[in-house]
Amino acid sequence: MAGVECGGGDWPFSAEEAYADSSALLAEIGWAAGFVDDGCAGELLPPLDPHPATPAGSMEGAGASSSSTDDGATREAADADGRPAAATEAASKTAPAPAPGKTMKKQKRARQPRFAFMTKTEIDHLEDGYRWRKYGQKAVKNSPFPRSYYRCTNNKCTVKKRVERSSEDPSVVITTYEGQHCHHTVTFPRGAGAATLASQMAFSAHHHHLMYNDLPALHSPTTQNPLFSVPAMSSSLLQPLHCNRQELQVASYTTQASSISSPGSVPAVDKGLLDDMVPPAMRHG
DNA sequence: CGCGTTTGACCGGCGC
DNA sequence: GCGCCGGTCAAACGCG
Repeated sequence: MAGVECGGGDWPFSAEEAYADSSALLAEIGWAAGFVDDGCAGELLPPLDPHPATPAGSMEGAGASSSSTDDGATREAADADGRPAAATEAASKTAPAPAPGKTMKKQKRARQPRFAFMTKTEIDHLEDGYRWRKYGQKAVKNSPFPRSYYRCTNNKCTVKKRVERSSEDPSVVITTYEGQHCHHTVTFPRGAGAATLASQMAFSAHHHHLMYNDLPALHSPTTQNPLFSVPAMSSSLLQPLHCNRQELQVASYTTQASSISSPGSVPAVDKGLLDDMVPPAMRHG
């Protein structure tokens, strides 16, 4: 039961309102998300093709989760059943039943809220203040880069994320969070630098969030390619977007591994990126 | 020894 | 009905 609650049970809209598939989700990212340079190159990157018609486009590859989104949610039914995924896995391990995971009973579950970030970074797996355990990696069609699947290591938390590189621009990492953390961030065991990056992301997200909420252009899919010509500001400029359908908040930001500053350069953020992106009303705890 | 990653197999949805 | 494909599982492995 805890899984349901902490997994997004408080999400203010139903699964029906969620994106039917993530190709639409990513398509939305495509038309909505632009890039801002990192202030170093002084180059404004073009937004991705809004139309998934691009055969080998990153949107296609990135959005290829499409039909399986439901599937994924379905497979997580066990989590929603009251056990977090990690617990489920642990349980299945302790119980040497023949093919424990293979006989999982199917159960529909409401889709978790998702947040996608497009990151121009050399780092594949961005630290966001939470600890993640990789549970899978898959080659994605039309993309030379594999997609990695991570799950929050907190056994009460069902949050997952997918990380993949854009096939169009290998320097762009698409990170998709699914679910909401029901706990605070852990300490950063993997280095303060990465943690600082996460802090910067969260900090920037928090600031730009409000700013972009008021941009009508962002809310109109008919708007011609709303490239967010925000002047280069910092190495961690973030562009969260509010899509009309709310289920998705998309942000793209630019950073560089080498630009990670020392701890303390950014106001302390004791919550992770996701927490920062989630409106307080949507938060659970 | 504990924890995280790798990797091949499996499952189920969806399109044709 | 079949094949494709994304998502997940879980054993094996690696690392600190």
